Formats: sequence, structure tokens, C-alpha cells
Amino acid sequence: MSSSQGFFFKVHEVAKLIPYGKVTSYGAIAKYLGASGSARMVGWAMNASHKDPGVPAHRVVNRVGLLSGKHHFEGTNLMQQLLESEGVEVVDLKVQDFEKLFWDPMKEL
DNA sequence: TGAATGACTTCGG
DNA sequence: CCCGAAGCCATTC
Repeated sequence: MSSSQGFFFKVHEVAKLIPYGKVTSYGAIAKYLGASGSARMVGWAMNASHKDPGVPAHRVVNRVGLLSGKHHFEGTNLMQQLLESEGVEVVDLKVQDFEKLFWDPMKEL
């Protein structure tokens, strides 16, 4: 319980810092946290974010802008709708102009 | 303790 | 960026 929150907490904090209408990748967050090799753990942390309101998990996608985690959201297209509601163009589960919308915590923070 | 899992990434073709 | 295979690492059973 408590011991595991460390990694999750940091991931949640970074996710909360993602600007509106922007997206980032698991690897970018992992690298920012100093766990570049634990990109998968970021995804795992996002899984825990489900109980942590305020964590925009829909803004976190894989390295190519693919909504790899959309299956973990309720419904069938909630994640895409959330992104589109923020002005992010999403086609076929992929973020369009990903390079433009990409928000790198290493670079911005 | 060891084996399996996963919301990823990188490399080669 | 598409496809397949290997690597990584914290968490779970």
C-alpha cells in the first residue's frame, strides 16, 4: 500500500501537470521520474490513477500518440472523446499532430 | 522466492 | 510509421 505509492504518486503528479489540450508519452514521464526503463510501470501507475481524481490519464499515450490505454477507460471511446473535447484531434485511436501536441515534462518542467 | 503480467520502448527489416 | 521480436522493471500471485 504505502510503499508503492511513491512511484505512482510522482506519475500522478506529472500527469496532473499536463497542460490542457496537450499529451505526453509514458516514456517521457518515466524518464522525467528517473525511471526511463520503467515506461511500463507508468502505465501501471496510471492504472492506479483510476482511484486518483485529477489524473488526466487520457492525455497519456504511447510514443506514437496511440491511445493504448483507451481500453482501460469506461465505454468504448471515452478516452478519445476526452481528448477531442480538449481540442486534440484523434483519428483511429491516434493523436494527430502528435509532435505538436506533445508535452515533454523534461523540457517543460 | 520465482514466474507471470502489462495503459511501453527500442531495434532490425 | 508498419511489423515482429527482445528488453525492462515494479507489482502480483
